[in-house]
Amino acid sequence: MKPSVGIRDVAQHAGVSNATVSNVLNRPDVVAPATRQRVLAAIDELGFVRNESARQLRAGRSRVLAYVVLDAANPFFTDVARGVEDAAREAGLALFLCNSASDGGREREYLELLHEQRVEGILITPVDAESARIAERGTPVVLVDREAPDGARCSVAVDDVLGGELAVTHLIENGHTRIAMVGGPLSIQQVRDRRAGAMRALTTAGLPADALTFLETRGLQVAEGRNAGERLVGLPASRRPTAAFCANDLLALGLLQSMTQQGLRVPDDLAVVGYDDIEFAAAAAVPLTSVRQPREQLGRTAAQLLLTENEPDHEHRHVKFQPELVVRASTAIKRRA
Amino acid sequence: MKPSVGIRDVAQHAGVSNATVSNVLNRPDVVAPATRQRVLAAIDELGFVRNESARQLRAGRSRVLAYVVLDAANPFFTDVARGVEDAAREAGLALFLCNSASDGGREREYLELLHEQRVEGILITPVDAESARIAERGTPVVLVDREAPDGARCSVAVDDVLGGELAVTHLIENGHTRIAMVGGPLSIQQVRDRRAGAMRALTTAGLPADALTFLETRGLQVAEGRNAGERLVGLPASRRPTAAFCANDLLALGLLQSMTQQGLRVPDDLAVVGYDDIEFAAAAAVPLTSVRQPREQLGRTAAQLLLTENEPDHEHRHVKFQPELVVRASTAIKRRA
DNA sequence: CTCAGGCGTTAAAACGTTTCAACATCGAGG
DNA sequence: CCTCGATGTTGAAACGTTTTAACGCCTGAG
Repeated sequence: MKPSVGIRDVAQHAGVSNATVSNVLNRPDVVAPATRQRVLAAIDELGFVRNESARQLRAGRSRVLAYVVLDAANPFFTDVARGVEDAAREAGLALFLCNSASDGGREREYLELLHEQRVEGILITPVDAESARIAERGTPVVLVDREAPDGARCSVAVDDVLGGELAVTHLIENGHTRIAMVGGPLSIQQVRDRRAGAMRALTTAGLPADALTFLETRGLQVAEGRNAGERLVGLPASRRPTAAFCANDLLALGLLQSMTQQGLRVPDDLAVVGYDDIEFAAAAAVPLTSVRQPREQLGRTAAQLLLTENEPDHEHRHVKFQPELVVRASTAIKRRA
Repeated sequence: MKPSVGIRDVAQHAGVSNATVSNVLNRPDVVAPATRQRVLAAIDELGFVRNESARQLRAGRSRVLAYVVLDAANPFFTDVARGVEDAAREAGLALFLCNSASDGGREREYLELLHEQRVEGILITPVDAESARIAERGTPVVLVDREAPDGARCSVAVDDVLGGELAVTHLIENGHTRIAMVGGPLSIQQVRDRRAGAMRALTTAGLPADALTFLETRGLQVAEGRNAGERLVGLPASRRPTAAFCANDLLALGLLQSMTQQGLRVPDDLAVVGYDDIEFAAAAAVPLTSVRQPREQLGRTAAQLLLTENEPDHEHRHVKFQPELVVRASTAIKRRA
């Protein structure tokens, strides 16, 4: 079952030394064509598979990047991951995806494992600010979609404050003065930033701070959005917001679903803005107005930054992209004030 | 930067031998409490991180499972992955996700890499029948959502023929006699099976085989669905199908979007059935009738099967689940014959 | 006082690669 | 005929861990 054929078995079978086999594997040009053929034949015959652990132990490096993602079920992150993978492949590296599922413990376990595996580098969208402060352990780390709290490492992010501002400004321009923001938990930096942006929009428009009701959720999944929808509908009509800004599209989709189920119309009874502009946003029950982020580019840039980490004169960089509002039916103006 | 502190450095720093350090790491109970404390302190002080490559080289095993997924952007697979991960964690293993993105070359590369890494086991939803026949290389492999062509390895699947039959039977019962099936490429076993099921439904209902028009797509993504929608609308109204069965929900969502854009109504002008019942199906523009598969359970079972692989008296098993039709608005009967 | 046995620790041998310096072999140039 | 350089191949050391068998020490029983 596991005779575990090694490089020396191949060598013996081909009548050469193990060094030669290694050469065939790593510098094919340096070995005579005849010998090379013989060795390749032996490899094939014995079904030899190079042992990466040994190779890596010797070499100290590992041809693999890893991306520890916050929620693999969120299409936003899979799009970012695609960008990462493209860049990694161009550099001849493979990508392992790890799903922390917003669980700090899980995240820590994966980080530990990846450090032990001596992967070339780690990209991470951390669960919370605490985990963003991961100790330097020799493996380069780049933060994705999150700013490094202390500037101690590279990061690639999108201006979430601006994003929140864009969304809420749009709602205000559409005449809304009672707005809900749905999102949470507040331990997530992005949620805080997007809320800050929302507040800034209020201020700029001269609205009081209590024009924004914050509905905190326990997570950023569809189910939480449905949940929030029920809470929203439960409010007395006089105090109920006429628009909702959701911290991401999954929440917005859940909210939408919940509205429909409860017989409320979007955008007439409640206008909705999402965040991320995932592919499903445009295909939703009511096509969703959303704040678009450059997903693939986010990932791609992060990977490129990571690859510069072990250049001798490396300085940590912080790239920040601009979000963009995409208006669709979920905020169309149909109301007659 | 990379002093690469090893177990012997720790040993020296703590005034013990490296064997003792290893014991502290692997069998803490066997070493005297006082020594243990001293060693742990040294580990902390030096920032020692165990080198998994060396460990693995020695041990021959690797505490990691991998799942090579067909399309990480498809929520169906991320749900399956969640099931896999849960089962893996219960067994004390971590999970690495690899995205083949329906690309045979990429898939081969990942498989090669994973073999070289000597992962404990590989789960894979293969790109096509060809790649399902991956040679045995010492690492156990289990097929997910696909049947082993030659029974040479374990597999966990769902009865796709039955699924196709359920979907099309439902459409026929709703009075449709010109039905399109959207999906492809036909190199994908599931697409073939689901079409076979559709044909069976026709036969059972006594309809001619040409009641089903097969619209082949180049892939199973949303964009391909939109594309198919345009082709569908391009047909002369007299020959245009009144219902469409899509090989997965992404296609169905794209189709839906395309219909709406072109001013056709669902289900009135075209009834639509999807496949997989992903979370977004229920939140779609028109909530989608779909064929539900036990996603998490699929993954969980596959992982459990994988873990039995190296039991001495192991026999390959083939688990097959039953799909289930979930009826929603996209196939509601509103037409007056 | 001796000895058996338990306990904690250790030296040394693996694991399968890569790499480096050294070594043959051979043809060409002196 | 000898030397030289080029070309191809090799033996052995190293990478950082785990593990096995042996070791020294101490205690308590005889």
